[in-house]
Amino acid sequence: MPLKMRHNKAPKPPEPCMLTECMSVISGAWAPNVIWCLRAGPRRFSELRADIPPISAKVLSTRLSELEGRGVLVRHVRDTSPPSTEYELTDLGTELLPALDAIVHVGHRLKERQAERS
Amino acid sequence: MPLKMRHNKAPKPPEPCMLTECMSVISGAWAPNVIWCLRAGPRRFSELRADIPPISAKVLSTRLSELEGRGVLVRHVRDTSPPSTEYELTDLGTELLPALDAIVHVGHRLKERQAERS
DNA sequence: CCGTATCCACAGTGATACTG
DNA sequence: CAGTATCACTGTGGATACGG
Repeated sequence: MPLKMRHNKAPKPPEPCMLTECMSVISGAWAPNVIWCLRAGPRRFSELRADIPPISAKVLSTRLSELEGRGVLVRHVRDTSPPSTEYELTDLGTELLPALDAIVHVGHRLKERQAERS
Repeated sequence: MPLKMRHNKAPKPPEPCMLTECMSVISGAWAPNVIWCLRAGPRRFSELRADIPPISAKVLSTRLSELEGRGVLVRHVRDTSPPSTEYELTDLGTELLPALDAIVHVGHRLKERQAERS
């Protein structure tokens, strides 16, 4: 049986934790990718899997569920003969796109700069 | 390049992996906080520890080292009688600030919206 | 004051297989 | 097609103690 060594838990949530909490809207493996792949409009489960080859069904499912719970995207179930589901960014989810783009842009330039130095 | 290439896994790194790689500039616990705390100018090790109470010395040290390696910040060692070190954002590191701010802003509004629904 | 060293619990991920 | 169930593994972070 696992021995629980409970120590002091942060009694007060200071500002840094607030930032961390807000950043968690894009937390989890492939979360930014999922958001990014929805930038052009609604997309189905299997399409997202194809968009992001390395992702497993389990992780994609988990991530979509989390992002839906956070209000970043919405799920539309179409009750057709072959079951079909569509995921779409909400208005606030869409607002994350420029931010992700900015980070990626800086990331590119950092890599270029590192390549120069080597 | 005389070195042999490895073919163990992913035959070619598709676009989604590129995005993930770029996003990794802000990866690691408290990394966004560290960047954020440097927004107003240089800051010392112990100051950063005080800014972000829950962070441990080990993690702060690791994170600063990683961020320096990525070119996000620079380290200045002052050889004074009490040893002193200052960390400062580079120009590219500074460019991350608006992006972090945007994400945090959306995060806030997502939380507000969730509060309304409950 | 500014870190590094060591240990370890655990969340998170990935692979595989299975179901409605 | 669109997911869940199970399980094994490992990176990461936290605590603590020590060193330059």
